[in-house]
Amino acid sequence: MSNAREQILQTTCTLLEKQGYHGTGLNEIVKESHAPKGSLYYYFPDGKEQITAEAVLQSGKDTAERIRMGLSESGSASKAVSDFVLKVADHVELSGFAAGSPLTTVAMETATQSERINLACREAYGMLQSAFNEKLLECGFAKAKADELATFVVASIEGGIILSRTSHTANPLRLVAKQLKVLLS
Amino acid sequence: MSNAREQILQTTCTLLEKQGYHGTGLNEIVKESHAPKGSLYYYFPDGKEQITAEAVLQSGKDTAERIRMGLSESGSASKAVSDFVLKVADHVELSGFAAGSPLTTVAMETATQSERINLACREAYGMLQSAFNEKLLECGFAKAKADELATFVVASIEGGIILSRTSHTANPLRLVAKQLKVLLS
DNA sequence: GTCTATACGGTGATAGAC
DNA sequence: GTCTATCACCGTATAGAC
Repeated sequence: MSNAREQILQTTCTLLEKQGYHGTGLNEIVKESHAPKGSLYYYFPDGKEQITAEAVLQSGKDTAERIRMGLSESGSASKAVSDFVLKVADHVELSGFAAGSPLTTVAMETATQSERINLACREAYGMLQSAFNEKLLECGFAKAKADELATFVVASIEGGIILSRTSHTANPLRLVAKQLKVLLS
Repeated sequence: MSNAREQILQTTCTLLEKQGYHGTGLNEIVKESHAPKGSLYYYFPDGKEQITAEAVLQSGKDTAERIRMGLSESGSASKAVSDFVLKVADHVELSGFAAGSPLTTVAMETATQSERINLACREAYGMLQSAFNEKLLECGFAKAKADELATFVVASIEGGIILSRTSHTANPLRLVAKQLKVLLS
């Protein structure tokens, strides 16, 4: 895969993360990614919708990978999940509360506006849930229980990100870490 | 307060709920609210930022009120919160997953972009947390514990809304209701 | 208070040269 | 593959009549 194409996707992820779909312009993406402007519609003939959908999928894949990495560091599901959420808290804090999940905003903005992007978001969230799910299964949770808990874990992390970004404090996310630790133990 | 002004705010709430800040235009607000276009900048001299900030506050106030209403129907905090979340699930489902919280999207979009709107979102979330907090205190939770739980309740509801809107199923929210019921009992 | 008209920048997108 | 020029459109915001 070409370098310019990859650069565009990565930059789009970053911009979506802090500005959302409607807040991010193609010109901005080109400028920020230092990619040749002419190549935008060459690599992404379907325009903004395609770029966003692919960026969302990319981001889902990357995040799921990071979750798996993080979770493998601890044996118990309880500590593993909690530690991961604390890492997210650090990330959000270090970015000056500009970052969070690239999915959250985009998912909300496009849920009923673009089917293509919506499907990408759905798939991306599925990847995150699967990553948590696997860990829970490994740790002995029954299948149905693991499914439910994985969904709840993702939900409360997303909510924690929202509250932390809004309040400009990592406290809500750290609190989510604490509650999930209790819940999973 | 004038009728046009109120109409504009209410319409803005609805549009923000499904489209977010950058996805909602002033022309759209005027058209949808059937308010005289000329009065937009008469009532809101600071433009879009002011309209949004006021709509967010309005929405926070209304939602907090609805939370209090809902919570007062049941005695135990556990059942009260759970029932409220189930109502939210119905609301999201009935709207065809177009609606959710007017705050979520706006809060994420503007966290580091508009101080005025960010402060409004912060205050609005504070109102929601307070509503839950009061109920928890009434039900005998210690102050520190009630604070933590209220934050976690709001976070997981917000996350549930995101997942439900994205997946076009009310399941995530219903699952949040179930988990919170256990957590608070 | 409300209306119409308009300024002006930025948006996504396309065409055609190279 | 990439560049430049250009398109039509929509965004917010303002001016001035009534």
